[in-house]
Amino acid sequence: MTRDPDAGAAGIDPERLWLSDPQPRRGRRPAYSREAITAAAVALADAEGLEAVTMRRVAARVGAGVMSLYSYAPDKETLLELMVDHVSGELTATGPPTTPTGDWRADLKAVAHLQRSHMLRHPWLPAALATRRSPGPNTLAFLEHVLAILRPTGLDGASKLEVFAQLTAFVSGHVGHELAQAAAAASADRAAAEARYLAAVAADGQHPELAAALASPGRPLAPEATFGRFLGRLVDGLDAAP
Amino acid sequence: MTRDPDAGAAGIDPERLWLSDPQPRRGRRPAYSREAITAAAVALADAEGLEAVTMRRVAARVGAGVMSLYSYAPDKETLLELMVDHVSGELTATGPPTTPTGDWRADLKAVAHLQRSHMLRHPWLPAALATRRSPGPNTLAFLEHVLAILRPTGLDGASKLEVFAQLTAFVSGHVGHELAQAAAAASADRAAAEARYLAAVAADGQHPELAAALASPGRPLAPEATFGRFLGRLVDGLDAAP
DNA sequence: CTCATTCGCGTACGTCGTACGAGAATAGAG
DNA sequence: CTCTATTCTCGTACGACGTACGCGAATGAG
Repeated sequence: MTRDPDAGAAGIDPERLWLSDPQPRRGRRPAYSREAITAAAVALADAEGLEAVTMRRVAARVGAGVMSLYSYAPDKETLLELMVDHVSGELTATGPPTTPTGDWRADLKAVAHLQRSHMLRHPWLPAALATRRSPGPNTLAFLEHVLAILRPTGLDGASKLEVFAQLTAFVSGHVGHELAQAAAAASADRAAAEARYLAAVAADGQHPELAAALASPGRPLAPEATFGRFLGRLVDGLDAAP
Repeated sequence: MTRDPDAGAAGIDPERLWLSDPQPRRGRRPAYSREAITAAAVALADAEGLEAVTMRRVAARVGAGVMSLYSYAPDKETLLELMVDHVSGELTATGPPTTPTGDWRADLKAVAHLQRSHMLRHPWLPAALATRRSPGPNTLAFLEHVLAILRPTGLDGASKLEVFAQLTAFVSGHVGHELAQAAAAASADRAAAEARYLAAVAADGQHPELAAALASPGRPLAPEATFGRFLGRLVDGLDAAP
């Protein structure tokens, strides 16, 4: 029995993952829990980034042996999935603006801003979302809320789901870029090296537009403002005909 | 001399990377080239996905020893950077619509469609772009073209750069999602499992909006159409006041 | 008690990125 | 030519990773 030669096609059965049945009333009692392990992994990712999340380090954090984790999640990819859904609980827990105001554009923008702050709080989320396979219960609860917001649009089901996916992808992309910018600016010499590089390119005569752009920077605007601007353009007119 | 305790803050000096000086006229002649190695890595990624790109497999493909690669790129992350810029050459090589038509919205949309087909041709690009650090020469040539398109907008330099970043992030996010959908649909039982899972959730009574959305799917629309729709909404009105 | 069942996890394997340094190739100096 | 400084190649090795395997401990059912 060899491995599937077509790489990357693996994945987890969402039914087995999320629709659990805690039936075993025999044998040794579990010493840990999926919750605790997931929370430890999230704490690790929050503190040291996604690449710090290794099975060994997560196990150490919960005080378990490494292989014990595999009783709660079949593999690491699944653990990542659990992490994503775990933090997604914050989206509906703190305050699911349970009442769509009727102005769905405003509601949708508010939701996007909520997602943005959520991702800024968990900077590993954009990267983790890129490989996400299926939505867990918390994600579904959040989706439910967004669908309720979209009700007045009269869009069909598939289009509403598409809007949700696009909105998440947009926020994820924006925050990812925002974080990269922030990281580059955090180290002064790094930012200086980048600036020197671009200046050198602009000075080579081959890039007049770049030179012009660098020469008229405009006043620096807060990331939040940029986000709001693009978001507004994306949301307004979302109900236009295909 | 220990490692920087603040993880993830590493990175490559763009000046050393892109502004090379081929000066050594002494010692052994290089047996390979950065170009050849990068091309081999790209071919590997195109054929088997990004996770197949390991130093060992790239080296095997060019017929070199593993450690020889490190004479051409200081580490794997840099090799990824080189790969991204390598394929970005296609964006301006095949046809840099060198003449902005004057209708910058149409031009921008055309550019986005070009990017989309580019990413579909190299499905690993969305993932690789997420960790990209600094633009190489081919990316800069493409940026130059987009800046030329944006000239009529009268936006300031920083805003134009922002538009470029946002547009790329948007396309990347969309294609990433598109590819995930396609992968899920590729295997019939996988798609069926996903559908069964969502149906089960919709039937639990806790998710009325989801149930409604699944009940009125609408006619399935081509990914290209969805892309065009969202793109249109993003591009139109891009010159609105901050 | 006995025993089937379930969980904890030590050990081990294969793969990864890459540090190190010995040996091969080359160009100038004498 | 030889000698030497320089530059490249790459075998070996190390630590860290994900995880398969299987033994021993804990537990509930009979």
